[in-house]
Amino acid sequence: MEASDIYKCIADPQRLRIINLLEAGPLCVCHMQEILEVPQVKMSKQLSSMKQLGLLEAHREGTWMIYKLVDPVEGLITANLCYLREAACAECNQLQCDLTKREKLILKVTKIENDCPQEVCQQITCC
Amino acid sequence: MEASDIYKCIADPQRLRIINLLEAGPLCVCHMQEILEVPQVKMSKQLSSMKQLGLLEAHREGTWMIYKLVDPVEGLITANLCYLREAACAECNQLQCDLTKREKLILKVTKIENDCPQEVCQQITCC
DNA sequence: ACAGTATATACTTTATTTAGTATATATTTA
DNA sequence: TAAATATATACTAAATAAAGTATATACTGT
Repeated sequence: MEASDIYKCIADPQRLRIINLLEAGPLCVCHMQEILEVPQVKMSKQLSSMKQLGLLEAHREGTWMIYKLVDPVEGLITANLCYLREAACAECNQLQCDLTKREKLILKVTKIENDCPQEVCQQITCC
Repeated sequence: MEASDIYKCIADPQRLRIINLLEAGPLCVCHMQEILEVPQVKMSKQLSSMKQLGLLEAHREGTWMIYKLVDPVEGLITANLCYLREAACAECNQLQCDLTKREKLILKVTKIENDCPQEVCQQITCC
């Protein structure tokens, strides 16, 4: 994968937010949708383009599709997330904010049976 | 300046190469053209878009326009150049290669009187 | 088999970016 | 003031990417 492909990908704030979320752990499409407040089509298309690029992989669990960053995560991605999470700009703040929303959402859905894929809720202490 | 603007900028390999060159010191348009082997219009348009964005600044010396990175250089730019110069991909190799071409070109033009702006040739030991 | 939920795809429209050609401007030198 | 050099801009054409709507697929539970 060339650097320019990665930059082109994260040049879209929405895609950057997705990557930021997934760096914290796998998520299914509908949860990402809820956190980012974005229409289903858009989310699905962005995920599929990033999968195509080789940045993400997905597997099915029931009706959910669970996406995660391909392991090992591209160094360039890691380096930039790391930088942005410390930096101060509107977009950077949003990344932090998204991570918080992610925590809260996972806590919420793990309390409701059958509302969260195993792999997602196993990430946090409650299950 | 938002992160996405910077990523959009360096997502173009050509623009990334320009930034990589300028990080080593100011250069005039025709020298960059020679190093990157790119048509004049394209070079000029890319430079002007990056100036517009606030990444570059320029001043005139005779018929030459000398471009440089705005000081202080955006942290995100520095961090990425730093990463890419160590990394191994086709684009990354080219960055190294460009820096070498730059050295050689400057050495050459400083030997020919009136073929190099003061500010450019003063960067290297020979003048 | 049927209804419901989650996700993906096809197709169309719209917007954005890039490339190319021609021409203009600024400066220097003769 | 004319010619030469370096650079920029206007305008057009072509390519790419994004957004939206409708529809399809995959799976679960009844």
